Amino acid sequence: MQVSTNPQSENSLLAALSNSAYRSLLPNLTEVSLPHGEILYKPGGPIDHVYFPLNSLVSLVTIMQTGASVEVGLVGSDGMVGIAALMGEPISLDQAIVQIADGAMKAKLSVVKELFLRGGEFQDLLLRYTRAHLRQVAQTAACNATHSVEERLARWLLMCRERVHSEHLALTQEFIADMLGTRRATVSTAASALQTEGLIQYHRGHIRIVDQKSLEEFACECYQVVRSEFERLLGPGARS
Amino acid sequence: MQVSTNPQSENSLLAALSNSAYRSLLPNLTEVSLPHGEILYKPGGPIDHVYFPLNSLVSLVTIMQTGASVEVGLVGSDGMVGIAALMGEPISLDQAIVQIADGAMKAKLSVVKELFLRGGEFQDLLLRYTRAHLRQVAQTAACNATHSVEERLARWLLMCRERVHSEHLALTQEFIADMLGTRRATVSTAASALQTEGLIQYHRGHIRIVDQKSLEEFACECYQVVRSEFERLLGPGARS
DNA sequence: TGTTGTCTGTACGGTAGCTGACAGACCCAA
DNA sequence: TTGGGTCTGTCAGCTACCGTACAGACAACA
Repeated sequence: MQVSTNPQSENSLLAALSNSAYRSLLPNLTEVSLPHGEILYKPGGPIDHVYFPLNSLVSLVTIMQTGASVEVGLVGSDGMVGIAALMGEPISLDQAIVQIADGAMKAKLSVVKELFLRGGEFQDLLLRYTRAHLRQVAQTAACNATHSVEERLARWLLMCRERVHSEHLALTQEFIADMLGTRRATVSTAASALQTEGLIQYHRGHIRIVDQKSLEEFACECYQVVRSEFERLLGPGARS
Repeated sequence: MQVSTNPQSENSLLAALSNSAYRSLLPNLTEVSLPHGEILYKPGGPIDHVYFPLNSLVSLVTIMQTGASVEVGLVGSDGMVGIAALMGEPISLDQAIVQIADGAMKAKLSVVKELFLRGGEFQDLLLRYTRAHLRQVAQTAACNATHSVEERLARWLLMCRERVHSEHLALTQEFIADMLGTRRATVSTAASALQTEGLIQYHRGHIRIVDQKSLEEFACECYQVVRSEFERLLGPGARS
């Protein structure tokens, strides 16, 4: 059982650290503001810093040769952007783009990597997060192969909501289409259907989830699967 | 530069270990034979052992509520089955099923985990493999969202070929359909198209790749992307 | 107040893949 | 040789989504 953690941080990973681990990391953290659309890593570009989002939301996007793009990861206050750089070369194959603007704690990769390689509590925490992230990506792969755009949209909105702690999301259909790997026109009809059902309301780049529960029922199972995996690995009482 | 490795092992990870690391692992390894269709981990079941395939091939499959199944990972002589168990609870959400029968080196999870937690060379190697695996899963997610079944079939056959070191693959269309998350009838037409183009030959559960190069050109980019990521992270000269 | 850019609704033909089903071809065992 | 099980080809109707396009609605700014 973890006793002295840091409930003061809005980022779950930072909050889960013991006071001593948090103190050793704190001097290396800078609070920054992430504006919508900012590219943190380019495909093939270097990873110099990692980010612990507060109420911001960052998408990891794979960009295909044709220019098509598909989201393969979603990082909010529950995680860290740049986890892959701890496991090999500090180069990102995905694009990391800020989806919803807000603050984040930024740290030099070298510092975090050194702390990680020391083992112990911090390593255990980041490995657990890696595994939860891996489940999210795997579930996305399966979801993309079998579920409809409507289901996937519902799921995706729920994931965003959970990570930014707000029913209000500033997102255009164009952007969402890029994340789901589909056409804007398809998102338009899917979103319209959800609105007609009374699950969401939206208007020119602003979406509001009005019936969370029904939206969960409408969405595919993938939302709950990923959610419970995060809870199992990183929730209260999870740490060894 | 790594000097004293073990070219004698047919598994890349084991072969990449230094002699001393290999020696400390060896007494804990048992060579086993993996028959086609054997389930190594059930969804939600425990992970007690890990496996280093020799020329066998193991698929990690996510099974949906509807019963539909989709492959989210493919492990052959280039990797280890059970990597997720090093990063949290020893429970698998995916099914691990033997796709192509052959040998594998089997080890108790507890032994491998202890060695992993010691840090150093072994940890570095497995973290690099984790990252390469993560790339494979992410690329699969993007691929499933955007590429046609024909392209994905070509890609998948190439990945199998590479991992078992043989142009001959014992696979039925039914099985392939489960891996791609599509219908058997769809696989039938796709495979038929590839055969007509002279890229493959098949007959009742036996597929032979007859024109590797053209098949690579036909397949989507995802094959090369994953391939070069494995090489970058685990190929010769990659280790720090 | 008007202009411009952004966001959204919707329409069209076209196609890949689903759903379900059946029949033929092959293999193995009796 | 024969029968049953497995693997594959194919068909017909259907749906989701693509690809592309255009127009209307709104917001911001001059």
